[in-house]
Amino acid sequence: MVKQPAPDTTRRSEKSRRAIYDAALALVGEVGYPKTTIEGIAARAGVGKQTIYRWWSSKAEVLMEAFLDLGEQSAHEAGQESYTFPDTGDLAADLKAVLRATVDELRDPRFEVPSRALAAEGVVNEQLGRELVAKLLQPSLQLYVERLRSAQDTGAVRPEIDPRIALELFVSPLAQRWLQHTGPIDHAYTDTLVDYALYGLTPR
Amino acid sequence: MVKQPAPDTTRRSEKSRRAIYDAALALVGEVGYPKTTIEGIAARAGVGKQTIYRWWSSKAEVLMEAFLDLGEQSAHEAGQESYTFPDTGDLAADLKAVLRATVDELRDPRFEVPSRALAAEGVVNEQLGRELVAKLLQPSLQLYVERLRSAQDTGAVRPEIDPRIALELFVSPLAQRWLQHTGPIDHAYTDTLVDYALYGLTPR
Amino acid sequence: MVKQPAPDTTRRSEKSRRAIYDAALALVGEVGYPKTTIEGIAARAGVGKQTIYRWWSSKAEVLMEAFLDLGEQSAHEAGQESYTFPDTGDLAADLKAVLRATVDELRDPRFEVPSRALAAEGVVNEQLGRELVAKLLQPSLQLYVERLRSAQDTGAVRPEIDPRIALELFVSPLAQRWLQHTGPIDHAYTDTLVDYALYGLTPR
Amino acid sequence: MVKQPAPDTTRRSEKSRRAIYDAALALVGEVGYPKTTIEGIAARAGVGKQTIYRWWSSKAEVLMEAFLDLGEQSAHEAGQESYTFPDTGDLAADLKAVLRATVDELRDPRFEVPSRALAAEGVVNEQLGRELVAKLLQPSLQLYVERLRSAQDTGAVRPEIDPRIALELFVSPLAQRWLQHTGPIDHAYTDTLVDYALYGLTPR
DNA sequence: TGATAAACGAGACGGTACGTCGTGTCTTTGT
DNA sequence: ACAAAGACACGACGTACCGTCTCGTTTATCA
Repeated sequence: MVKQPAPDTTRRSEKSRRAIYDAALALVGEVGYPKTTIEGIAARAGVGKQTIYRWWSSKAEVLMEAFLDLGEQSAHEAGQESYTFPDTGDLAADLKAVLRATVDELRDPRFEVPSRALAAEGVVNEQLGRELVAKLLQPSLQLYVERLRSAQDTGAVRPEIDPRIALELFVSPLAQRWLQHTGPIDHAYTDTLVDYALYGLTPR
Repeated sequence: MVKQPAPDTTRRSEKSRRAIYDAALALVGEVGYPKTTIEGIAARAGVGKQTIYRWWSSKAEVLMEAFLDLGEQSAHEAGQESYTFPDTGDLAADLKAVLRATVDELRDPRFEVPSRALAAEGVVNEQLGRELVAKLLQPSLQLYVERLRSAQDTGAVRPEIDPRIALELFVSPLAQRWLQHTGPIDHAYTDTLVDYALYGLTPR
Repeated sequence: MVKQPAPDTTRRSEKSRRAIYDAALALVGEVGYPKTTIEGIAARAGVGKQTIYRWWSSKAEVLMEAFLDLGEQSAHEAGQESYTFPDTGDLAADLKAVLRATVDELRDPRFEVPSRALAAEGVVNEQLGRELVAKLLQPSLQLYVERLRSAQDTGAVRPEIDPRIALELFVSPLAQRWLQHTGPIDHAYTDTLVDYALYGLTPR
Repeated sequence: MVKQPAPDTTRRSEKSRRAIYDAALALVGEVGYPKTTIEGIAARAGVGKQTIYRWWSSKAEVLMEAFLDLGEQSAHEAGQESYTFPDTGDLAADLKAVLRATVDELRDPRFEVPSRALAAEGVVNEQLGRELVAKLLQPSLQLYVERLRSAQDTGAVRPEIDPRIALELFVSPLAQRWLQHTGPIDHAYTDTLVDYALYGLTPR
C-alpha cells in the first residue's frame, strides 16, 4: 500500500505469471478458495512470494485475473463463439438455447469452484464485485440486451420494455438458484422461465 | 472436528450466548466480516475462546445464529407483522408494496453487513447456504407462494403457473442487483419488475 | 488461595484419595511428569477436579503424597526393614552394603520416574524441596549419622568428625551421578567411594 | 517435530538471537522458570514466536543456550580466568580456594535462578541433562582432574586414586546441598569437606 | 558485448489468529 | 452436605499465513 515504485511491466516474467495462474486455479479447485493461500500459490508455482505481491494486491485479485485469463484461453481455442447470441427470429427458442448452454456451463466443475469463490468475494468486497461484473458478466449480458432490442425491432417484444431490466427476468432467477442453492437447475427450469417472463403470469 | 463429546446444553450459560451474539454483530458491523475474528468476538464478549468453540464450529455459524436471533428479537418486538403479506385483491399493488419494503430493508445498514457476509459464505459453503435458505429465506418466500396461489384462485394468475418459480421473477432480479452490485435498487425498479413479470414482454 | 473454608477432614473420602494416588503414580509412570495433568489424574481416578483442588494445592504435592504413601505401603509390607542400618562392627562393609542396596533401588523403574520428577520439582521449588528432604531423605540419612556415631564410639572414626557432613561423602556423589547423569552407577563405584572417603586421598 | 526443513543459518538474525537470550534470562530472573513462557520471551524480545520455534525446540533449550552464551560473555570479559585452577603446591589450600569461589558463585542471584531451572530440567530430561553436563559442568570438573593428577605427580595424592571419582568427594556434597536444599552452604563447610576427603574419616 | 539494474527464487522476519489444552473457579445435579 | 461432572474465563501452546524485508541469482535492456 505504502510504496508502489511502479514495477516495470516490460521486464515482467511471463513464465511466472502463467505459473501463478495455473497454480491458483489448480489450488482453488483442489482445496477450495479459503484454503488456497498466497504462500501455497507461490510454492506451487515455484515462485517467490514477492513476485505475487509485486503484481497483485490480494488473493482475490490473483484468482480473478487467472479466471479471466482462463476465459480468454477458452475463447481463443473455441474461436470466440461464446460471445455471440443466436438470432433465428424465434426469440423464445433463442433464449432457451442460450440459457440451456449457461446451465451446462454452470455445472462444469472446472468453472464452478473458482467462479463461486469470486462471486462470494464480490458480494462482500464491492470494488472487486464491480470489477467482476464489468469484466465477466457485462459482456454476456450485453448480448441479451442486443437480442432483445432486435426483438423489439421485429415487434416480438413491446417497444417500451427496458431490455436491461427485462433480461434479468431470465438471468437472475437462474443466477440466484445457482448462487444460493435455492433450487435445482436444469433445462426444463430455464425453459419455464422464458415462457413465464415472455408471456407474463396473468391470463391473456 | 475430532471429538465433540456432546456438551451439556442444559448447563449452557445464557449470558455468554447473548454476549457472543452481541459482540459478533457489533464487530461485523464495525470492522467487517473478514476482520472479525473468533478471538475478537471472545474478547469483546468477555468470554473464553473455548466457550465459542464449544457451541459453534465456525465464525460463519456464530454469525448466522446471531443474525437469526436478531431477526427473532425484531419479530418479537414488532409483533410478527413481518411474517404476513398483504392481500388487497390487487396482486400487482400487493407485490409492489412488499418489494418496496424489501428494498428499504436491504438498505438498512444494520442488516446490510451481516447479511452480505452470510450470503457470501453461503455461496461458497453449500451446507451453510442451505441452512440460510431454509431458516432465513424460505419463510419469506413461502408468503409469495401463498399470495400467488390466492391470485390463482381469483383468476388473476393463470392456473398452470408454478408459484415457486413465478416468485423468482420478482425476487431474484432484486436479490442479484443487491448481492452482485449489478444495478441500482429503488422503488421504480421493483415496480417495473412486477409489471414486466405479471404481463410479460410480448405484445398482448 | 482466597478462601480455605477448612474442608472437613473427617468427611474425606478415603476411596477417592487412594484412587487419586494410584492414578497419579500410574500416569507419571506412563506419560511422564510434565504430561501428567490434574485433569488427567481426576479423569483416571473417576473423581471431580474439585476433589483434588480441595485437598492439594499443586500437581507436585499430589505426587509427593502419593509417593510417600507408596513408601509407607512398601514399608508395611516389608516389615520396616528399610529403616534399619547394619552394624556388623565393620564400618566399611556396612556402608558398602547399604550403598549397594541404594544403587539397586535407584534403578527400580517403579521409583525412578516419580522420584526424579519430585527431585526436579524440589530443585526449583524450595518449599517442596524442604518438605521432600524432611519426609523422604532425612529418615534415611539419620541412619547414617547413627552408624557413624557408633563407629566413633568404637574408635573406627575420628571423634572430631561431624557425621552429618561425613555422610555426604558417601551419599552425595551417588546422588549426583544419578540425578545429573554425570556418570554410571554400580556397586564397584560405591565401594570405591567408601574406600576413598574413609581413608582419604593422601598417602598414609 | 514434524518437519524441520533446516532453516538457513546464514540468514539468521543476530539481533534477534541476542534479544531472545536477554529476554529469556531477564524473565527467568524476574518471574521464575515455570512462569517464563515462549510467548513472553518473544514479546519481550520484540520477536515473532516463530523465530523462536524456528531455532529452538523448547523453552529449556532456549534458556540453556542463553545461559551458555552468558557464560561465554563473562569469560570474554574476565579474560578466561574462570577456566584455570590454582596450583600453589598446597593441594588442600587450592581446593579450598576454588570451592570458596564456587560457593560465592552459587549464591550470585544472577546465576541462581536460571541454573537451578536448567538443573531441574536436566534431572527429568535426560538428553538435556547430558548436554548440560557436557557443556557446563564437564569443563570445570576437568580442571579438578588435572589438579589431582598434578598432585599425584608430586606424591600429595596416592597414585592409585581415580581423580574422576575423587573429585566428587569435594564437588558433589556441595552440589547436593545447593540443589536439594539439604544444608547451608558456606566457606567453613567446603573447608571441612576438603579436610575430610583428603585425610579420610578414620584415625591416621 | 559487457555493465547495470530490475525482477526473480528463496526464505527469515514481526505479527495476528488459529484451534487445542490445561488451569483453577464456579455452578448444577444427583444422592 | 458432598462429590461427580463439567461449563466457564483465562492464558499458553505450537502452527499457518500474512505482508515486508533482505539476500544472492538470473535476465535483458542499454552503454
